[in-house]
Amino acid sequence: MKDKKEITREVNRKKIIQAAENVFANYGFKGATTEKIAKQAGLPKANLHYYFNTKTILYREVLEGILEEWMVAAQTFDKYDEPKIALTRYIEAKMNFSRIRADASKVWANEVIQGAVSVSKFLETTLKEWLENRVKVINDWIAGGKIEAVDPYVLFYMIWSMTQHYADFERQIAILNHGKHYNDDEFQQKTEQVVHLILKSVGLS
Amino acid sequence: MKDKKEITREVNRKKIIQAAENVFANYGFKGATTEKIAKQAGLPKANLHYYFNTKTILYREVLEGILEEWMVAAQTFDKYDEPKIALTRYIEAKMNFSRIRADASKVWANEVIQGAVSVSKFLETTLKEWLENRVKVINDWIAGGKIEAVDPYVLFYMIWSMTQHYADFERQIAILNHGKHYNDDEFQQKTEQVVHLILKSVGLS
DNA sequence: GTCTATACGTTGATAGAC
DNA sequence: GTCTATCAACGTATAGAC
Repeated sequence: MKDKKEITREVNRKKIIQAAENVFANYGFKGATTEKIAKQAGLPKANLHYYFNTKTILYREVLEGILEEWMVAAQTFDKYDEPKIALTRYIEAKMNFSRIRADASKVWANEVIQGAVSVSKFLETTLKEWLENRVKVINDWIAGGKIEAVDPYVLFYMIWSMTQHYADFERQIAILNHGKHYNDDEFQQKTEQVVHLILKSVGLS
Repeated sequence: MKDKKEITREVNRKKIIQAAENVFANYGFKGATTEKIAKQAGLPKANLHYYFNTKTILYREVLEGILEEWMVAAQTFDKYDEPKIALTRYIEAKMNFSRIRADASKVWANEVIQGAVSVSKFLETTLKEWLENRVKVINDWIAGGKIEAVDPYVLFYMIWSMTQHYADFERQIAILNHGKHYNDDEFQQKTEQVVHLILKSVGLS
């Protein structure tokens, strides 16, 4: 049973982390000020430092949350045996993530572009392991004649870059789309196109 | 005829801009300090401010140089009538840009992710115009039965995101590649794969 | 737990001698 | 044009009253 203080604590931490993710996404680590984050979370700056001693710690916690969600989306790939279905569901999950968690994607992109200092451990261990195993799956598909012979790494980078582009470069995309962000219908159509192009590139559909 | 001072001026400006591009790429606009840039350019901070009054002005000039180069690479698309050749050469040019101008690509990515405040004019005018005209070309190819019916915007975003990924996410790619950056041969192979996958996705090759 | 006031380090920018 | 010394502004973090 949680007491009142504990609930307050969790609520405030969550508010701060959400605000932080948005500010980090739009200003980068250095450009994000604890003042901006606190204001957006609706509390004084000193309060933020009460919950998260340093800005760096807060940043790390934001990143950790994103990693967890990333791995959840990644599990979609393993839920189906048929290449066409597995790829389709995975791409859809990634596109959905770009749609509803654009800030998370941007924080991640900023971090990796600037050298991945805070997430290199994750990349070296969890992500590398995940990728190596899925590369084997792709190679099995190829050996079984189920998809065309392609470089599995290039295939995954294709999926990641194409889907994440709709989050990270959403501002550019909006400008090129009469200045308006895609609505749900438009985004659905783009998702179908992305799925179609990738499937086709490996000889499916 | 240029005198000595004028030459010194140009040389120093170029040194500063090159250093600035590298520092902006790796630290973002806010994270980049004029001190770091000056040190990397091999001169005192005060000197940097003599050539570029403010950090913002320096940043703008770095961006402008990148835009110009971006447009040069874009011209490759127009040099060939045959879809297969035009797309191949354009993708190769973009991959080459990612290879030799990774910092430029990263500065651009950082800028767009964080709202494209300093390049919105370029996106709204030059880039939008360029894209609209090439979309027409793609639609002509489709109408002429030369390539599969695809959403031209999704096709261009595919080309941009896939190729730029090899610059912007090079750190992640290196980690996933035994911790080593691609050498020239490897990069060449990846380029061929990227070309192949994109061509195949529109029914070519 | 909350919040105001403040200390302290960092950084963009300039003054002024050479 | 170059460079050392310096300053003002800003931003992280904390002290200490409530």
